Amino acid sequence: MTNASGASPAPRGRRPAHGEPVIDRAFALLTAFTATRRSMTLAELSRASGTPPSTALRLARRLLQLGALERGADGRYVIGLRLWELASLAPRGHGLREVALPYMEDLYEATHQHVLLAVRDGAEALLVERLSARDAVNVLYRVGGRLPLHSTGVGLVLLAHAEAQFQDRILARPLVHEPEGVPVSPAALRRTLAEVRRTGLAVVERSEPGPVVAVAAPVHGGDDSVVAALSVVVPAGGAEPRGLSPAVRATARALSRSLGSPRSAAPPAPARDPFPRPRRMWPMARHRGTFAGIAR
Amino acid sequence: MTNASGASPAPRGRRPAHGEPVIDRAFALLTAFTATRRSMTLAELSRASGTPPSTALRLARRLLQLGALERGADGRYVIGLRLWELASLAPRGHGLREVALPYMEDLYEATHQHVLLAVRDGAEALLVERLSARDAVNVLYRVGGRLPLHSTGVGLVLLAHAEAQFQDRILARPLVHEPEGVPVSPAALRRTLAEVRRTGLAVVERSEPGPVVAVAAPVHGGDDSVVAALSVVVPAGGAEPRGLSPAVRATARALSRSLGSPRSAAPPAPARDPFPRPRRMWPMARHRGTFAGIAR
DNA sequence: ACCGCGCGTGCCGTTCAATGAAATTCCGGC
DNA sequence: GCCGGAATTTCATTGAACGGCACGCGCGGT
Repeated sequence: MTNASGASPAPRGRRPAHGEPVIDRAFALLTAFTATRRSMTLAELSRASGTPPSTALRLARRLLQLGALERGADGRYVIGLRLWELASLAPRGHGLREVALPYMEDLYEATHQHVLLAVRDGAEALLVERLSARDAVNVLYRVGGRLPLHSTGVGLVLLAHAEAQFQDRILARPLVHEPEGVPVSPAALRRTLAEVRRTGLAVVERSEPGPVVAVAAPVHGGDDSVVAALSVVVPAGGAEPRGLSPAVRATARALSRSLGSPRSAAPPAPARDPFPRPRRMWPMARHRGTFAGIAR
Repeated sequence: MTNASGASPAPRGRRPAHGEPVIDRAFALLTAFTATRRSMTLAELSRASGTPPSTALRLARRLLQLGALERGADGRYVIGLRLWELASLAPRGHGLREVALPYMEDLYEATHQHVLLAVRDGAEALLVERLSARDAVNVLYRVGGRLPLHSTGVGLVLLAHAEAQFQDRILARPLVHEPEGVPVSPAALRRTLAEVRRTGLAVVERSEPGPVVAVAAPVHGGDDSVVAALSVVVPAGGAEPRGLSPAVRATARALSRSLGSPRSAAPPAPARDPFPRPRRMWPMARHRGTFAGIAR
């Protein structure tokens, strides 16, 4: 025994592989990156992901090799191009955007302000695409970022058409209008959601960083469920208050048709379906579907 | 011994964990998806990734839990939205696009055909963004897809400004013009690359799916290296042959400036740098940098 | 000059998470 | 009712993953 102090000699590799599976660890490294933290040193990465430096290095190296991470010119780690390439195959992300972009551009021509496209993921909306004029009013949200369901146009549309059970879970929370901080009454929100369903539109005004009005409409997918929300955002008080409604509604419907929605049975344009063909119906058994959990 | 036949009793778990690390396996599952194969059943996933069904299931489940994979309405596996969200933080992917989009739109206004933005990854170019008129001529490439370096406008620009060693490796290969199948002589390509460097532009005509002309220019980054290529694609024989050159060049330069390029020392616009600030120079020791290998 | 700190990295003994063949269940078609 | 393929569970085995420790380096303070 070389160790002088009689206590435990502290053997080399102590606590090996005791907990989380490797993939979770690797993912923890990746998710340590955020919009405000797009590059990190190894030490930052280690701390932010709760991984010991030694392990973080090993994982980071492997991710580097796979192209999931890259190193900037300054040596800091960043999300890799290869991961972006891969992710561009996500049907609900880039896939949806691909189909929607021409329609969004049509809408953009009309308003020359903002056009948004969002899908629901967990208890939030995820901004899939945004077209914005350079001189447009401020928007709070970036593509790839998350929006609250209860205080945005697209969010309300997505929430209004979600399963009742999910809505209840959201309504059970204490909700606050996002930028302003005004509390939302569940009853009022319920009424709003009913109105959104009835009219097929959500109209939201916000004042905080600047007075704007958003008009949003649901986008239906192949099985007629609501898969996304389309919205324009214009400065409040402009000449066109909600004269935009027909345009937004029409564009959302056109996009829905192009996604294979059985609604609006018109026999029109070619409308080749852009998504992989369904083959047989899925049991939906004990596997939690994409939309099932609230957990982010 | 309950086993009647005297031979080896074929114990349960035979060949355990003998080879590839887990992360590589998981990544193999993800990279099994392609543009023409955006959704797969478990069996397909297993076959395409070379992973035994049992293992594929275990990994797929974990990836599902993490949101890297999702299941479509038909139960087939697809790339998940969460992965897309993560990947939207890739500086060379979506990050670059974010900065470039307004400039691309300016260029789009002028031509109303196609505007492309690509970066180099390994021995190919990766299309980061594409703006296209609905009635524009055919383009072969989709956003998130790869283009050959030696027979596209953006590719030539990226190749021309790559390290000499890398160029040599590319030139050593037998090269063929992409859609047409015409072989490229290394000498001619070298001459072309020199011309691209001299003029700061690449002009490429192709006839195959339709006669078009591409005019591409380099985009410089913070350290003045070429980080991307910007290009317009218009039908050949149109009124504007290469009258587009000044516009493309000017737009590329404006974008470069906005990326912090020290070139064109104008003291102009605010030009807040959109990328994380470098802190100290990086040794570049034995770690292969992002651009080092040709391997994809 | 000296010291201390933190970061990136290599080392290595320990051990549990990962593994995949086989068995089982589930479905759809015939 | 029976067959074939897919999805899923089981389980004995073991090497891939783990993380504490130590080293070297660059930087800032004194």
